[in-house]
Amino acid sequence: MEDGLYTVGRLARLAGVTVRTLHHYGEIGLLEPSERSAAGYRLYDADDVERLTRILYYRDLGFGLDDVTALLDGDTDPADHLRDQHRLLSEQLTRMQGLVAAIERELEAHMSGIRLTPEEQLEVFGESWDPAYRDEAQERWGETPAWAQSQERTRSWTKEDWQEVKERTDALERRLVEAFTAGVQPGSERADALAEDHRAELNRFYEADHALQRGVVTFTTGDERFRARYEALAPGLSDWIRAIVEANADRHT
Amino acid sequence: MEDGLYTVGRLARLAGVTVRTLHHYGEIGLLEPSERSAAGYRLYDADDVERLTRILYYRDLGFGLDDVTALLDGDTDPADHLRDQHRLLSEQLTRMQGLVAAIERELEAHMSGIRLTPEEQLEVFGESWDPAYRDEAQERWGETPAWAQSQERTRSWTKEDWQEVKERTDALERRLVEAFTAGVQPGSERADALAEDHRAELNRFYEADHALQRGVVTFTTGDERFRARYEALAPGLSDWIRAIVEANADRHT
DNA sequence: CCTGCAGCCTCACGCCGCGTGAGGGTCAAG
DNA sequence: CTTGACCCTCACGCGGCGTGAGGCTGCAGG
Repeated sequence: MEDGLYTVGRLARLAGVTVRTLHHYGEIGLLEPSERSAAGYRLYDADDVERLTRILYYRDLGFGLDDVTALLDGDTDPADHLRDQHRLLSEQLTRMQGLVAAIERELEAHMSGIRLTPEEQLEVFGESWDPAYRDEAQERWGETPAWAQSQERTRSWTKEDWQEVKERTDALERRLVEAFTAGVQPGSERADALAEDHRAELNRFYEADHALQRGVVTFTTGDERFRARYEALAPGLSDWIRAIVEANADRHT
Repeated sequence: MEDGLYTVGRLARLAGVTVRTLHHYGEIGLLEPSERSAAGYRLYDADDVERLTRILYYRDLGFGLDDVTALLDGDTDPADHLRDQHRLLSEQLTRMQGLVAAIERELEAHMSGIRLTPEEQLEVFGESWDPAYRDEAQERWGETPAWAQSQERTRSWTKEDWQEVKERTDALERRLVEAFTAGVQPGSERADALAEDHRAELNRFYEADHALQRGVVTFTTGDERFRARYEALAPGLSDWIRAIVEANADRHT
């Protein structure tokens, strides 16, 4: 074989592409070998090698092969091509940044144990649901065994599971309001039963003994937003809930 | 048609996809209609609609349809999928940022009239080449006819053309140094000839009369970096070049 | 010369996620 | 019945190759 000429395999190795790629470039007229041996072997000369270098350069900039042909053989200003490509890639970049951010948010949701899309969360919990609650709770309780338990248990909950949780919590709230407005006293049989129901709800998330329940209630009734929410249901409800939980806890410790 | 069931077109419009897409999802088993009418029409129920919402959500996060199937029907933790996808997209993002930067550099090179890749520029001009020179020149001369001419002429120059320019410029510099160190006086026949050679080199870029040449030399010899470069060749060379150019210009104006 | 191995040839289907018709049946309203 | 919107299956195409199959070529060694 003549010196200075490359067979397809040799050129492929030199340029870091496959034989198939060179075949393909020949087929579409992008890079045709300057010669063929008597056996039909493709033979590429130095100019071919130079051209392939340019082809790969532009290809690697993201241009389609049609565009590479136009760049090398067309009479339009390459700067036009480059500007178009820049705009196209910039848009893709922006889109991809959005995707990465979306996945990060989704990963966060999974880490926090809720497998619902934001739309689903809104659907289940309504407008009052604020993801910030969970962030705060994690910040406060994140190192506790209870938190870990909660994460483990809610991991596999579906939308329906969460729907059920909400319904039970709503029902409990209604019963609490009812008893409160009926004048039920902390420490009474009925009050204690409600406090136990409240603890049972917590137990869906983690093992809650009376001491832990007391801690949780102290926290929620001391929090401005939780208080505001309970007070909206019935003025004084917040403190009353705390009182019945504490009275019941006293009886069990 | 029964209420609560969707035909393919209706669902496609609702979900913002094409009929073909739904056909395709049926073919690959990703979303099969729960029913078919007597005429063979696809009929999708509410669960199908729900499933399509999830499919599109993950598809839009960049997952391939195989992966979407695994996410919806597999038993692995979706968080694993999300982490894989996050890594993959992050890598693509990094690569794309590199591409955008490369195109911007290439655009810069084109705006400055040099059609060489950065590698080629380094090869031709060596380590002393600083693209900032051209930026400054453009800032100073960019509104002049000479600059426009220069851009027009150099537009189609190849690597070989630039190589030749550099060689001729180097040769001229060597002759200038030689004459200067030999004590050739400004205004002499030999000095004038060299000044004309200098102007001929400028003429490769634009029409340079003696007045313009005087202006250019005034600029270059007044510039710290140009001076330093000439002084490194021979102390006093910078002022001497200015003197021979001015003497020659005086003779021609 | 034969054999074996590396390299080459053309042909051709496949990938991924659809886009785009062709040819023809279905449904409902006028 | 006609008409127009909607539906069906079939199938080729897109971009840039990957991956064989079947067979020829070149060269070194026995």
